[in-house]
Amino acid sequence: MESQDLRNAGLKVTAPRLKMLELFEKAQDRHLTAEAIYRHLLDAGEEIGLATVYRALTQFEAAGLVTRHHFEGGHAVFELERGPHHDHIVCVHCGRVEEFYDESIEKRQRAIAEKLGFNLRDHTLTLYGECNKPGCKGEKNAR
Amino acid sequence: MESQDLRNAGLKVTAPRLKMLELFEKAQDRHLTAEAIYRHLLDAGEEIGLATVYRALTQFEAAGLVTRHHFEGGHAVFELERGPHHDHIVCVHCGRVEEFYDESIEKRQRAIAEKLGFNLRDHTLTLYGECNKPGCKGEKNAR
DNA sequence: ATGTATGCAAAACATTTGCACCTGG
DNA sequence: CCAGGTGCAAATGTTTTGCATACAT
Repeated sequence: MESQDLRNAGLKVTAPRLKMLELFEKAQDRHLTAEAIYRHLLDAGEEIGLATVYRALTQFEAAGLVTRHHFEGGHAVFELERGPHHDHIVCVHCGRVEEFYDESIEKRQRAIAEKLGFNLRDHTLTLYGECNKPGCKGEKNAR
Repeated sequence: MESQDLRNAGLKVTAPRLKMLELFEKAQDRHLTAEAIYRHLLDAGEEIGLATVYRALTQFEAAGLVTRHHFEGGHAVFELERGPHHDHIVCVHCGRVEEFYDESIEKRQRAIAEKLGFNLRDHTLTLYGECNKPGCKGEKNAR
């Protein structure tokens, strides 16, 4: 139950927060912008403010419920923190996001950080490429 | 000579552009924000506008002279495109940036993209950690 | 009740753009 | 000379904040 996630994070269980978590659960695309969340909820007839979305996302992130990504494009993208760590590959044409995990890369990262005298805390690895999905080829999201 | 870089890029050789390139060359920190470049040049007595800095950076990037990074923090960071590709490790306390290159990681990335049906175009890998430099330990750049 | 959350509007940033004036080739 | 470049100010887009009201516990 999402209410429990919120309580565990020391946050009050409110309608906007629950709606946001539900949206993350059922959305086809696991990677959402604040604006997208706001619109989806408005369209679904919910009464919510954009500021609330941002505030909740920041709190969710602090609580580890959600991860904030800075892909290209000037806006942050949020993703529900379900399951184990993974990195991303983003289609430069249609914006589609796939996830992957590669233990050998993770291992090398740890070795590199150690060699350079850093105590590794986190990392971001994002690949950018052209996906081969039908209907993609640079139609949507034309930069 | 930097003038030649500009001419090769089809850009006119102007004072602001030369000053910016010079700054990149001599700056101790190879990774600069637009704002930082603007301030440095102003402090050095140059007459320059922030808009010009942004315009030039965008052109430099298009010409491959410079790379734009999106580290954490809401602002872009620019780096002179000298030498071969590399990735970054950033100190979460003092913001210090180190560069590294790891062929086995590069190799794995290519394999992953191929497996997922993407034509790899680019990637970003940034590690975040605590560096062991004297005088760091979270004094400056406290978030 | 009471400390948190919320919505709205205004503010704060980073970045871009319109425009009249300059300038390199 | 004149297309391209520049500075300034205003516009943009995203995210944050102030404040009075509403709600969870």
